Amino acid sequence: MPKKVDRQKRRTQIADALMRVAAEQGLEAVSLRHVAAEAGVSAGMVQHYFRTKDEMMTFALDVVRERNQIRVTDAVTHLGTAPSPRDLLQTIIGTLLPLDEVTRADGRVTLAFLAYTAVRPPASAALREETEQMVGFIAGLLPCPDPENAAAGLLALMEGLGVYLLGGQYTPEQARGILDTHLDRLFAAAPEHTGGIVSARPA
Amino acid sequence: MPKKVDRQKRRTQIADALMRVAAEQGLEAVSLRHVAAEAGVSAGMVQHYFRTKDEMMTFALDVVRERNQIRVTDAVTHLGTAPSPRDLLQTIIGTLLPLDEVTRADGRVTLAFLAYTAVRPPASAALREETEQMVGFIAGLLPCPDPENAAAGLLALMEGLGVYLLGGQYTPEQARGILDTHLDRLFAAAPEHTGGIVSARPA
DNA sequence: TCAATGGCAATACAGTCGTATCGCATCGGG
DNA sequence: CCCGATGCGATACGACTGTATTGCCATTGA
Repeated sequence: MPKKVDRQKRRTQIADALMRVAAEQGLEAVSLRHVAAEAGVSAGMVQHYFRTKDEMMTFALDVVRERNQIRVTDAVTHLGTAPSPRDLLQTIIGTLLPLDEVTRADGRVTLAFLAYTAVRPPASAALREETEQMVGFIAGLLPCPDPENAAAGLLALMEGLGVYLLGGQYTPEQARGILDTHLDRLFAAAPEHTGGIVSARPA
Repeated sequence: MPKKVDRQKRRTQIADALMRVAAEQGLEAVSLRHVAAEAGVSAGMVQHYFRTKDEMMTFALDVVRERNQIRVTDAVTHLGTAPSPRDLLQTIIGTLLPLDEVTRADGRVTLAFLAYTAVRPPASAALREETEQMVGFIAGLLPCPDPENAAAGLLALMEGLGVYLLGGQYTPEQARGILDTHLDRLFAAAPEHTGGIVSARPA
């Protein structure tokens, strides 16, 4: 066997180029040749590492998800030991929101893939699982009654903030303020234990 | 002058076909020929009514926005006179959420356009204005301190619920429950006047 | 050293894209 | 009546798409 190259690494490089193109010009500008040019390689090479465009797309989608996961765990570990649930949530969500230009680029890619998977149901299975995990994790941090409900709501709020941040409807300061207020509400509902004084109807 | 046709009507028909294509196969499947076929007209005719594809896209985008506006005002007027703010909000948001197959199709189109405008900043100006209006309107219905903040949060929550509904992460029942709980929190904060018992920090 | 195999580039191909242009009806005002 | 503007279909064109195929080069095991 001749030369051995790190196949996975090359594929990731190409996926990175794809994400750059998608972030700047949208997913419909993603073609083999564009991605190859952005990656600084030949079109034939892209074809060599991904037999089909769909394979490349799926791989890139996985990379995006993986990156987000890593971002979250990184943020959590950097937070030190035993942070308060409130700080933990604020950090995690702050990490996931497109608040600076770097995360905005990622956000645009994620949004593009969101629209992409919306018309390709099979591709969204992993997304569903990821959300489910996230809801479970966040629910464990919330002192509200029906923490699953509150967790899902918090996640939805985050997603919506992300969308509006990308669209320029909200400023980063606004988004942070909204998130703060919401967390205040969630944690004020039951400061000590899981039994609230508000919300007579649990669901 | 010969034959006079209702230009606006024809354009709307074509835009409808575009939205059907976008809802089923995504925005990248939208081409003059596809749209023409879906509309049951010749490709030349589409070209006759929209000199460029971008013009067609922009028009369709406006139609989508307009439809949503109409849907809201319709729902509001059907609600009778002097509804409670809470019912009003529930109805409006319930109308905007992709809860059944019809509104899901619209949601997919909206999501596609969201990603579309995310990489075309000039096209999102109208979106910004629409959101601003909406925030102002909703803020007037909320009894919280800092109603603008709460309104923006509610809107973001709605958007996020929409995204997760489309992705299949949340079921319609879940989404309704989350919305309910959130409204409970917002209205429980100050049952009578604009001064809450929870949330010590207004912003 | 040499055959062979994997890495990669180049090209070919059929199809679709957006746009421009032509051609022909059809109907209204002079 | 008929001239010309308008509605609309058909076709042409160059650019670009994803995929398949071909062939060279470098490296490596025998």
